[in-house]
Amino acid sequence: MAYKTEHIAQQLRAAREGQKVSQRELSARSGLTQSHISQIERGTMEPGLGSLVDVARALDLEIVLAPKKLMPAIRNILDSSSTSNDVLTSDQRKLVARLERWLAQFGDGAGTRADADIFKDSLALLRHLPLTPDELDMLKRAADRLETSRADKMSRQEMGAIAREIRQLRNAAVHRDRDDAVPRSAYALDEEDDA
Amino acid sequence: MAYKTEHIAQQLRAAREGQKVSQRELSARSGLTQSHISQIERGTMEPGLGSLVDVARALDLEIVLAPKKLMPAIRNILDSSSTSNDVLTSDQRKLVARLERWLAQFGDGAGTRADADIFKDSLALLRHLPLTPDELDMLKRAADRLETSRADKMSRQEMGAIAREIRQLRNAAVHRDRDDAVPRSAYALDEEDDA
DNA sequence: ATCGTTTATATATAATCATATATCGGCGCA
DNA sequence: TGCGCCGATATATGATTATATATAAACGAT
Repeated sequence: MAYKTEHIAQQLRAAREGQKVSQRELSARSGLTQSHISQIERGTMEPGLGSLVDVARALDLEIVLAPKKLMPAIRNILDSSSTSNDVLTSDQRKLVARLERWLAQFGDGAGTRADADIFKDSLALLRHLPLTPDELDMLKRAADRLETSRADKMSRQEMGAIAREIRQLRNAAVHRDRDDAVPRSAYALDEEDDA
Repeated sequence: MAYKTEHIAQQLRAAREGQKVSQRELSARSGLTQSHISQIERGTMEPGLGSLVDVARALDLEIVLAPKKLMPAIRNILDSSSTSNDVLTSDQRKLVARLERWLAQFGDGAGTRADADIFKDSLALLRHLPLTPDELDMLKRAADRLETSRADKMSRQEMGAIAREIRQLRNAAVHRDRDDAVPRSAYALDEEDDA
């Protein structure tokens, strides 16, 4: 549908889920309806600017128009705070990257569009939310299954099964309570400050 | 009508007039109709997000969603180019360039990857934000330390220390209030370096 | 299997957006 | 002054699209 605004929609969903608020809650805070939010996040339609600012404000985000030449500097600032609360193991990061590469390359032809969407959305979230070691292992096996069967054509059924499996991992990661479970990664990015 | 999005519309008009392009020209570049642009700028209606990104791109602007807490830092960057295109002293420019060359050449082997990333990101920002003379001096000493020890292998610890030191300079520059600070290059740090 | 919660899907209404036309302001000229 | 022209911006009127209301489906948990 709309490719131009897709990354914005994804940012919104990431921010909402990162703050652990439901679409209903966000609906209450922003004044939009829940169904509207759903469609925006799924990219089935493009929001109006008014809706966008409402949702953004409800998520403590602001919309800024920046000259392109300043984008590297701005990206630095945005990244600097996002990396600080990134708790993923490098294993998970690599695995997700592997799956995203696979999806970019073979995803279009492999299964139904709905399955591909499920797949992509799930991965987008697994970029940010940690899995347990067991779950990581499941993810790895799924990746292996995909890659070994990529030469011959993969059946739609199998593709769908894997997509749903990965969505289950996504759901597990989303609904886990962050404070207790997180595997606590190898390195600690210490001390980010502000003054 | 729409007060939430009015400042965005004003920004668009300001950008267009600043670049001395007519609504017709912008219409051609963006794909929107001239009448549409007129209404957007006058605020008689709120554009859809798609229209906004089209117009923005045609004006070399980009839409970013930024956490509110990072807005001061981002405002610093945005202001830095609008007030005067370059507020950096040539000393700072040269120094940053020197450090970037060093990093490109020796950075990979010198320390941990995390430290190298910190280093690189910090430098990227210091390309755009001014330092005080004292801070510049600290930066210069850091550069000297790096370059004198580049022949023998530098210890990971020392590399990390320097990376963190430079990040502190970065943070100071990012979070500084622009109005009171930056005494405007009283001294010249004499520099023998060039490229 | 069922409940409670979260997210996705119909349908009616209100909005944007494109096409076409009108207004405003300036400049030359009789 | 008044007329005609021109570039730029603003204003009507139908097609297309977003949005709200109401309903269904998916999921985890008990």
